[in-house]
This record gives sequence, C-alpha cells and structure tokens, in this order.
Amino acid sequence: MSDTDELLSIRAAELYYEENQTQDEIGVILRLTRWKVGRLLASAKANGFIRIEIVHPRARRLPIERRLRESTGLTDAIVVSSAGVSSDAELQSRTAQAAADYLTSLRPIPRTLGISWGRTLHDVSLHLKQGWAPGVNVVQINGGVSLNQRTGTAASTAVTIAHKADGSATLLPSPAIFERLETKQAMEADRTIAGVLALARNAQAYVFSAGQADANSALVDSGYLTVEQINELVAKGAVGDVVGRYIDKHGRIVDPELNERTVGIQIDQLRRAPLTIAVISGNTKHAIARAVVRNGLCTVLVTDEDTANALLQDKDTP
Amino acid sequence: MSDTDELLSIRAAELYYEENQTQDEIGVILRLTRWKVGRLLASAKANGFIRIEIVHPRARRLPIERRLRESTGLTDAIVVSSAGVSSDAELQSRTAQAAADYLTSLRPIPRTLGISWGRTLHDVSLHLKQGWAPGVNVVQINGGVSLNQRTGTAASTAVTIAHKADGSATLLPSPAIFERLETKQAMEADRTIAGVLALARNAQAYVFSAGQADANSALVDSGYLTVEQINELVAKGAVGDVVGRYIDKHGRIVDPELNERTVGIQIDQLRRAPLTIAVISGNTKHAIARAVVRNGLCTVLVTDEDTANALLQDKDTP
DNA sequence: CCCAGGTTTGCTCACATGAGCAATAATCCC
DNA sequence: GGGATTATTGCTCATGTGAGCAAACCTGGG
Repeated sequence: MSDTDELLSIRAAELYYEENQTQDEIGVILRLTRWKVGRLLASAKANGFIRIEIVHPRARRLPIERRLRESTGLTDAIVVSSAGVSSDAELQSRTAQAAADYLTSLRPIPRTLGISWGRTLHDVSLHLKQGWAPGVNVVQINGGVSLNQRTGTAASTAVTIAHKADGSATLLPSPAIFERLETKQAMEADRTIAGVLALARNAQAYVFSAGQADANSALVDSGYLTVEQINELVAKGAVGDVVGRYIDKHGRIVDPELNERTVGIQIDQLRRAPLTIAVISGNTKHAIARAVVRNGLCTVLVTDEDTANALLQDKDTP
Repeated sequence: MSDTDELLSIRAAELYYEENQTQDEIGVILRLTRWKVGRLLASAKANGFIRIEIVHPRARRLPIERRLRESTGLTDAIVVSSAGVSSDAELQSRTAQAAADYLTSLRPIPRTLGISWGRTLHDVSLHLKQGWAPGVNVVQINGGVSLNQRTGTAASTAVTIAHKADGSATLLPSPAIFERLETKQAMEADRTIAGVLALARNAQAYVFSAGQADANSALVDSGYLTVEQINELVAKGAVGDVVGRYIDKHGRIVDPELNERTVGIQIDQLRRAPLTIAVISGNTKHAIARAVVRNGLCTVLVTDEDTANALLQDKDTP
C-alpha cells in the first residue's frame, strides 16, 4: 500500500475507533468514498495498526489457545491475558482463577480428582466457588507433610477443594521425600498409605502444578532439599519438578535414586492418564512448562500469555 | 450488571474481537440470544474492558484533542499518541512530525511565518516535505547565534524550513541574550536588525517551542545562561522559557532586567497574534506547557498524549 | 395476594458494513 | 506506443448490528 494510503488509514481509524464516526461520515471528512474508507480500515487492521485488547482479570487469549492446541496436540489450552498486569503474583492469581473456572466447567464431573500441592494449587483452591462440583473425591497424589512452619498447606489445599465440592478429601499423610529408601518402602507397605496411593493411581483426573529448579522451589522452602542438592540436579539437566519429581527437558527423571525416595504417583502415571491438567504460570516457569507440554505430561495446560508465547516460539524454531 | 453477566461479556468479547465470530454465532456458543450478546458487548465497552489502540507513529488522539480544545479555548490541538513509544526522543519526534503535518495543511498559507529555534523546531524542519508551502517567508523571531559548537542551528532551522517551502528565510543575526542592555539597544537600532524585528512582529503566524527551566535548557547549553542563573530564575518562579524569555506559571516575565537584554519579539506579541503554534512535548515539559496554554500564549498546541492528559488533569481540580 | 415500579428480554426495523464482481485505471513489457 | 496484465475503484447485494419499543418478568410494599 502507498505511503499516503497508510496515513489515510490511520486518520480513518482515528475517526472510526475513537470518534465513532460511520464510514460514510469519514468519507466526507477525508474526501473519499465510503468503500475506500472501508478498505483503508481493513488494511489498517491487516497491518496490525489496530490493537484491540480485552482488559479484564478473567480475559483469555483464544487465538493463542488455538495455536497451542494445534502445535502441541493438547486436548485443551487455557491462556489468560496478561494485559494490564503489574506483578507476577497477579498473573499467577489470574491463572489460578482460570484453572478454577476450567475445573468448574469440567463435564463429566470426575469422581476422583488427584491433586498435587504448592502455592499454585492453594491459589486454585481459594478461587473455587462453593459447590463447584458436587461430590468429588479429592486425593493427594504426592507426599507433602511439611517439615517447617508451612505445616498443613498440602492437606489444607486438598481439604478446601473437597469441602467446596461438598465432597471428601483423601490425604496422603507422608513426607514428600524420605531420606532412606527403606523407610519409604516401609511407609508404602502400610495398608492405609497403600490404599491412598492406589486411589491416587486410579483417579479420573489430575490437577498439578510444577516448580522451576532453583533455590526458590517449594521443596527447598519445606526443607526436603538443600540449595546444593538443587544445584546438583540442575547440573544434571533438571528444569523443574512435577509432583515432587525432577525432570529434564526431555521429561526424564533426572535422579533415579532421589526419585525412588519420593512418595506419590510416578511421572508415567500422568502420561497414561486421560485427563491431566497442568497449571503453570510465571516468567521463571517457561522451561518447566515446555518440558511438561513437550513430553505429554499433561493433556490440558492452564497458563499465562507470556508462557504460552514462549511455548509457541520454539515450535517455529525447532 | 451482575457478576456473571460481566464474565459473559468478557467471554463474548473474546469471541467477537479475537475470534471474529458474529453475534449470532456467539449466541449459539454461550446459549444466549444474539440481542443479549449485543448488549453484553456494549456493556463490556461501556465498562472499559475493551481497549482499542491505534499503534502508529502518526496516530493522534482525537478525543483528547477535543477535550483540550473545549477546556482551554485553544483554536486547535494536535495530540500524538504515545502508544508503543519507548523513549522520550521518539515521542518528541512524533510530535515534531505532527507539527510538520499541521503546518503543511495550514490554509490559507501564511505569507510570513515567525519561528523560534531549538531541538524541537529543528526536528520539525527535518520532517517537513519539500514544497510543503510554496513561497513562505520564514523569519526568526528571537536571537540565537550560538556561542559554542552548536553554531548555526538556529539559522539552519529557519533556512531549512524556508528552503523546503521554496521560500525565503530572514535571519536574525544576533545573540539570544546580551550581557549589557546598551549593547542590545545599539544592536536593535541597526537598520537591518530593526527591519528583521519589524518583520517578525508582523508575521501572520508563529511556530515556537518552549524549554523547561532546568540545567538542560538550550540557553545553558549555548552558554547564554549559567546553571546558577537558571536556579535563580526557578527560585523566582520560572517554569520555562518561550522565545528565550523565562515566564512563571501565570505567564509573567520572571526577570524583567534579563528580559530587556533578550533579543526578539515580546511575549505579548504572541498573545496578540491570531495564529501561534506551540510545539511542546516530553515529560519534563508539562509545567511550561501548562503555563503557555493557560495564559493564552498560543492558539494551537501540538503535543503528546501524556502532556495533554496532564493539562486536562488540572482542569478537573482547579 | 396483588399490583405499581423498575428491569430485563425479545423483537422490528433502519442503518452500517463486508464480500464479490464488473468497470476503470495504472503499469509493464515488448 | 500499444496491448496484456495487474491493481484500484465503484457498485450491488446479503449480512451484521444498534436503536427503539412493547411484552414479560421480577421485586417489594401494601
């Protein structure tokens, strides 16, 4: 398009979008026919000069969702808009809200829902509305009795989700990681624990988040791992953890020995399950989100616009 | 509007603006009549959830222009959009471009055009197109032979503008400020200089910028004033300078003695002129822009969105 | 219980708009 | 310079959309 037409298209867009003039009226002002005006407006749109944003905490980015589904084979992708967000915390809250919305709209309602724990899942639990899904049985899928002051976060997340569903919670009263393999095996041999794990393995749907592999991990906070141990894992290629298990970018367990001492369902369980919902948001989590999505660890991803764009980015340049 | 309607309006907006669905189609998806969808979209707009921006260097903000005209009594206001700008320099360049556009579209074409000098005016001169206004006589309205390396900027601005208009330039070969009043008076007594000043006083239109009163002023750069002198002026209430003369927020000359030693047309000349175009942009210039507009020193203001909003702001809280 | 007041809904109709197509203008290549 | 090719323009027609209005529906007070 010619240079002067580009300018005209901007003048037309100002009158159309800011002054709510009709294309005829604009035609009179700019001395053009109304068809020319229509074409100019179309070209302004096509050139990307017109940016339309939906500014609302609940706004989603449907075109990005579609592209994500197409390029990754996910069953579903929920991408929240980051328009107008100022902090990472706000973005994560929006994502949690979207996850809660998604869970609420799930049909058929899963009888048994396996969940992990962490800041994100806790956030999701808070955003769920009372009565969101009548009679769901919520099962913890990985250990999480906290070693420090954060006691009970894991349990309380499960209980809150179950309570709001007018359903029941089945807790996994176990540490996330044992120091000795024998202790872990003894624990798993216990009838109650074994029952919970069996229930977890047979859940109809899973909801989980993921942590990046760095010093801020919840597993460090909770005292299960030291910063040095994390650094070692990173050195071995770890990008983050899913249900307490560290994986590299190919979705492989980074440290089999550590993995053996970790209580909860295996990564492969997620791969086999028909409905696994990953809720991952924040600028530090692009790498782990990529690992989860690329390796089929989830069938549904709930995330933010920036993370989603990062995932789409490397589809173009493989 | 109810909470669930608000959410529906967002869902509808996503489908309408991002997925280009028709209101009928959205109605089918959300199980609503198409009229309800129309109303939801209208309410989303009314609530400000839909933000439409025109992202282009030449984009203007017509609604702000209108409000500026209405609240200040300006004949005309040109407000460039700051959507997508990263630096103050870019914003100033956009403003200069808009000023050039405005000058080009002036009808009737002024026979004599008085101009000041400075970074902004220089920028305007660069953005003008060859043949922008056939036969204009450009007159410098304030002194400006530079004392340091910036020699000739003032003259070159005038010459460039005149040259591009296929017209003539009348230069004012004089320092901006004299050290002694007598020297200035002697200068003005010179036939040539007097002639130029008379021409300047009788110009049909003026274009000028303004400087904020701080250490970055062009008058400091050029060596006419020291930082200490500026500080003194500020202490007396100066907010900036117009055609080399420092004024306070009431548009009054701050230092009459200094003013007497300054070469060029008087501030009152601008007040009396029928067409005076001020080009003022940048975050540091809000105060001087306010002084210029509030005190009738210009009939047309070319500025950026942020400065314009600052001007509108204090209209609401007088 | 019923009715007045206000609000929401469904609808008609007029206007605004985009798709598609023929007519015209511009451009290129020999 | 002239004919072929492409781009641009003006237009018809079908569809999309908002204004305005009447019917239905709450809602609270007698």
